[in-house]
Amino acid sequence: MSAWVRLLRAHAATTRAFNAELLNEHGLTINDFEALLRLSRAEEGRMRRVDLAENLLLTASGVTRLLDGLESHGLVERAACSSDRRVVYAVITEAGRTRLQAASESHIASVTELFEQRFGDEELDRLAELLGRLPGADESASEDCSP
Amino acid sequence: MSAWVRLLRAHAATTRAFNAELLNEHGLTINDFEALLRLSRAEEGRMRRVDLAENLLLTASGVTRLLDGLESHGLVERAACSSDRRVVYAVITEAGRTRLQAASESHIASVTELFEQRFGDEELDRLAELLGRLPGADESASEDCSP
DNA sequence: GCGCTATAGTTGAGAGCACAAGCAAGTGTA
DNA sequence: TACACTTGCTTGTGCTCTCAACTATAGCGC
Repeated sequence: MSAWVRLLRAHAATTRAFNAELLNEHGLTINDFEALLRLSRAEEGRMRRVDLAENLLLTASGVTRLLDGLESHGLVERAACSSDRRVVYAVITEAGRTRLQAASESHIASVTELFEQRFGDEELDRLAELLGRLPGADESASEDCSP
Repeated sequence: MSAWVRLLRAHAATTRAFNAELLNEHGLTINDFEALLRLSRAEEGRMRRVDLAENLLLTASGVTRLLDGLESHGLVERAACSSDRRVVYAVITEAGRTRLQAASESHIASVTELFEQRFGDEELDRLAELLGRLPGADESASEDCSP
């Protein structure tokens, strides 16, 4: 119980700090950043919106609005899927990769600093293992449009 | 880095689940619940809004809106501070305590279940200790209106 | 007393999110 | 072919939160 309260508080406070940093310095929310990050790592820099939603723990509508914003700034664009006309890919653009690169440098530095300041390697592993048991913590791969 | 991603994902997913449960079964958001909980534990069931904000990791305006809602449902009421007329206490009402009691039973049961299913006593202590090192994780006491 | 700054709280505007409803396209069954 | 069901996505609505601007009170130095 107490652990959960700690997690909640720590997460809220830390996320807010990261979010503010990303927003002020690069004009990205933490979900914008995560979306660009996942797209950049996906095959051909593109993902189905459903998969992106699942990755970001957002609903489908949340992703629609998120991508609306990224699209209007030219960081992401749409692409059709040849085998399933319901699917609209989100594809990261060159501008998106550039912005991500810039944001990554400061963001990853902050995250790493936060953790490395407070935990040793072994503790970090332990923490990751423990938190990994919580529901929703598992990593999931992105799918192609034709399963 | 991976630990943080896990934490973020796990926290988001779990909080959402708890939130939905509280909202559907008792008409309270997780912050409503936490606010009532803190008020119920505070001396005379009352706190300054500033202190409540700090406890809940909200801004002052967030607390104003949160309490507006609780107040309109009669779960909380206002009280003046005799020694500082700027201060408006939030005081938990009898109805508030009753609602909190009902919500606590199911919420605490869910939280406890979540953790006890996944972690042993020792692991829980370890987790609490590790998470306690993160900024924002420290518990803070509530203040009276005349410091 | 007077000004100055700090603190408690509220309000308006706007962002980000979920939920529910809806449309379009795919799949299964007959 | 006709029908029902599922899936991917978008849109309307409402909630919660922040930030910035504001009022009112308190406390300090003079």
